[in-house]
Amino acid sequence: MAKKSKYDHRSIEAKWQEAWAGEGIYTPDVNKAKNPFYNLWMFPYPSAEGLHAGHAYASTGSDIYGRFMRMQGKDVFQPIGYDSFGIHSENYALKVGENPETIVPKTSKNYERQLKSLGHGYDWTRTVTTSDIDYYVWTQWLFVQLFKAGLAYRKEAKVNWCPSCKTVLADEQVINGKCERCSTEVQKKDLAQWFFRITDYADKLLANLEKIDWPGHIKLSQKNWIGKSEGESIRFRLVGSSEYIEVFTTRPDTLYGATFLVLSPHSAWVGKVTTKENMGKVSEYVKNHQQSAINNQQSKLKTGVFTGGYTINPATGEEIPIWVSDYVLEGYGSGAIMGVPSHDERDKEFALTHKLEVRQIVPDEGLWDIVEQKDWGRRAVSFHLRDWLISRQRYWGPPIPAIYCPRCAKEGKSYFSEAKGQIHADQNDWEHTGWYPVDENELPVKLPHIEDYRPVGTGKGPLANHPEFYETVCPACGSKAMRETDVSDTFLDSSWYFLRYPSVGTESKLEDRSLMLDEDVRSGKVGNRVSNFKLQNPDSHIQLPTSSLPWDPEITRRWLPVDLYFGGAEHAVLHLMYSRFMTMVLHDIGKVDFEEPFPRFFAHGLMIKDSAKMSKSKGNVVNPDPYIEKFGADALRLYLMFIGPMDGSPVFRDTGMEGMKRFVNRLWELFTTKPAEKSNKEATIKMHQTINKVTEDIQNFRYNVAIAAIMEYVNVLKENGASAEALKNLALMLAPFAPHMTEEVWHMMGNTSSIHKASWPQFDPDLAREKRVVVVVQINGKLRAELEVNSLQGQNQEEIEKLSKSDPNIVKWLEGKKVKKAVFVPGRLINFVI
RNA sequence: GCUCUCGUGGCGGAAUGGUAGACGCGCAGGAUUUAGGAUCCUGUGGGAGUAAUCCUGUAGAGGUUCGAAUCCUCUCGAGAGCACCA
Repeated sequence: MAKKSKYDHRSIEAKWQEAWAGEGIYTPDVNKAKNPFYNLWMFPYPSAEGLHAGHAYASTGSDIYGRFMRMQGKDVFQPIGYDSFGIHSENYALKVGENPETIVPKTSKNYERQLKSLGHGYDWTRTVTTSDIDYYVWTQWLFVQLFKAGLAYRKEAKVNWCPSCKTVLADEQVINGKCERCSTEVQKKDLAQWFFRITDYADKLLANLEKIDWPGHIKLSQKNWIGKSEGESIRFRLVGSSEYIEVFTTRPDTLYGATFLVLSPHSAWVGKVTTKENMGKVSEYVKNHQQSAINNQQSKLKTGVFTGGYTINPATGEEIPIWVSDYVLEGYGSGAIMGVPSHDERDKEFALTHKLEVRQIVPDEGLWDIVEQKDWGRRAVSFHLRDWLISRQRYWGPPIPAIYCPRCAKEGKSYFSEAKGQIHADQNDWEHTGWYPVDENELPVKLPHIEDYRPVGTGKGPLANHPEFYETVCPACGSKAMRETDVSDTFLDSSWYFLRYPSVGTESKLEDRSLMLDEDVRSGKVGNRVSNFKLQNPDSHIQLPTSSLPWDPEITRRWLPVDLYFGGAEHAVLHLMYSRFMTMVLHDIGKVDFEEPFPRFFAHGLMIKDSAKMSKSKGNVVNPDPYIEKFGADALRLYLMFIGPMDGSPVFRDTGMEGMKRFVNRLWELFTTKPAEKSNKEATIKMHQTINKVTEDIQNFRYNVAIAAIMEYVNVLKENGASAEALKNLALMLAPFAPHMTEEVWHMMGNTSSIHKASWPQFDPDLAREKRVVVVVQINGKLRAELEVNSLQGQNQEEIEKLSKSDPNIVKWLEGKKVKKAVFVPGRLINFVI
């Protein structure tokens, strides 16, 4: 026989990638699909370095599931896009000194090339790029919806400030006191910022965790981050005043032991309770704690200062001193605590340091009710979760679509003084006076092209230096007004992208409009003025009808929520929490009909290289391109899926890659050998066992085990000969893992349509049954012999006992011993207890 | 400090109460080759033995069970998350 040609992955992979795109086999009919399955992978941000092996690993895991579901008869929609707006993209642009605007198209193009070269089945007709104007117009629209619903508010607060990124950060984006992006130590700064009222949804975010199919550890992270504590809010009357300080406690049962009260240095009460004599040292203490970041370390001594003021413990009626200390957090509870040194370690430390009274008491559960009955306080819950700070003092993001009118502010007017919609109950704590959302008809607020896009570090964004951007007119009174010059958090862009995908391309009006804007910008004539001056130009033909939604309601009903979300665990309390919140809000304001965006989520592990997590900052990234070139995408996919469980931490090694290439070559050899005339019995049994195992394993994301089972099957076929049917089913089972080679052999087998639209092989349990089985014989749980019997005999205890006792080995072991008991597991084992 | 997860050959890992180490990498021996590479075959947890076979073994100690890598308790080690949350 002539020497067979080697598998040429380069030409075959390129050929099919082109064919798939031409046939559109990964593009479902979004309007009519009968069995929709929305298979989503967390979209990447297109860094200039391109995809690394960790991305290839994760995206392949998602792709395999999508291909499997397609072969199960589902109309799979598997989209891809780029999270290209935001600080991560901008930081790179700053590093290389190029405007992010010009970098994003280049980097996303490179990503597209890489993702295609891996053979993923994405619907390339519906991509999303968060920095595109026809996307961020809707991100701005979302802000307006939240504003109108009373869920967006502006407030002066002590916020996390990254001195390197020169912007504020949300609590979730501060990791161990450091910036999530650049690991610089975060400072505290007083700034007026926009917040989303995610705390309103704390209870729902927590309760709904019960309803969703997510890995336990991700749910737990969210639960801990929400951090619900149930307790009581107890009122302590100030001595010589009718005012009360409220204190949150989870231990009202220890109220009798409260011998002092402690305020956070930032508490508004400090000024009110401090006596003249103590004012000096108190203000000095407070001043020293203005600058301190997050809060002070636990190990530090508990510093503090007496205010001179006293309050009354409602239970004992005694006057107790009021202190100030930085171990009390301003942002949690009411920023004040009751000090119970006998039952709280921290209070004890504080009391001992400052020689305060420690009173031994017996906790009394009855106090929970007594507090309420005597009106000392009420039941209360407190959360660790804080409102989501969305302002960023940067350039590369959607300008927050809000307008401040000094004249309205002077007159005490705001959007809510005119609005008919409901106003949030706690509106008192916002500083919304003078503020209006940009009218929906006036969106987008175009991010202008500017040269000085570098962050300035003054607490304002670069747009604040551009009057041509921020000068506008008040939507209410028409007088001169100013736009917000901060942009929004990148996590706002990604909090809704999954809603957009299925509807991409369905609103022609929107597309026309964005083309128009791009034209304007490119010509340099109009720039951002298109949106800025629309107010003065009501005839503008590029208005958006108010009835428009960023998603088509019919299509959304068909495809959402997402059937399977595949992504990394690092977003447990970031993207995954924000997206849940956003979806709940959209549900409550009637824009979508579900509360949970991702009822099923799978968290893949992080790839390890040189005993460290693969990341650009560690400098240990592996670019998949040379591996695809040398071994082929199929071999790389198989390798990545085989190295370990999908939720583990796979270690990238070159040697394993070569082994997988060998397997691919062996497969090709098998597929290109003339099939055996007759099917072999053993091979048929193995085939059905393999179908069963691989099907179950893929469903459970146990791809490494599925591939091992396929390898075993291949070994059996090599030994016993492979029939045409055996090869056909082998190709089908391999198709999700090695889409190119299986497509090639599928066509070689005479098929004219794609293997990826073929049906998954059927498992027949009768044909999978072994004719002979091995029954293990144990003595006191130890393996002493094996009996090979036919499967019928294996079910019969009497027969197995009889056979065991005639086995010379067992005879030896049972000699002179009395069998007390025999445990029989049909078809598996018998255990004699002696 | 608290919470959670995990400890299995030289390596990645199978086995989730029933034959520990599937499958692969690596390694060793052999075949083929002028040689190397590639490919194929055989072996491969440790120990004893020519061998059949036996002993031992899933971080360590104890427990439950006819039977434990798997369940329970403690100890040690690694990782992750939260971190003065009242």
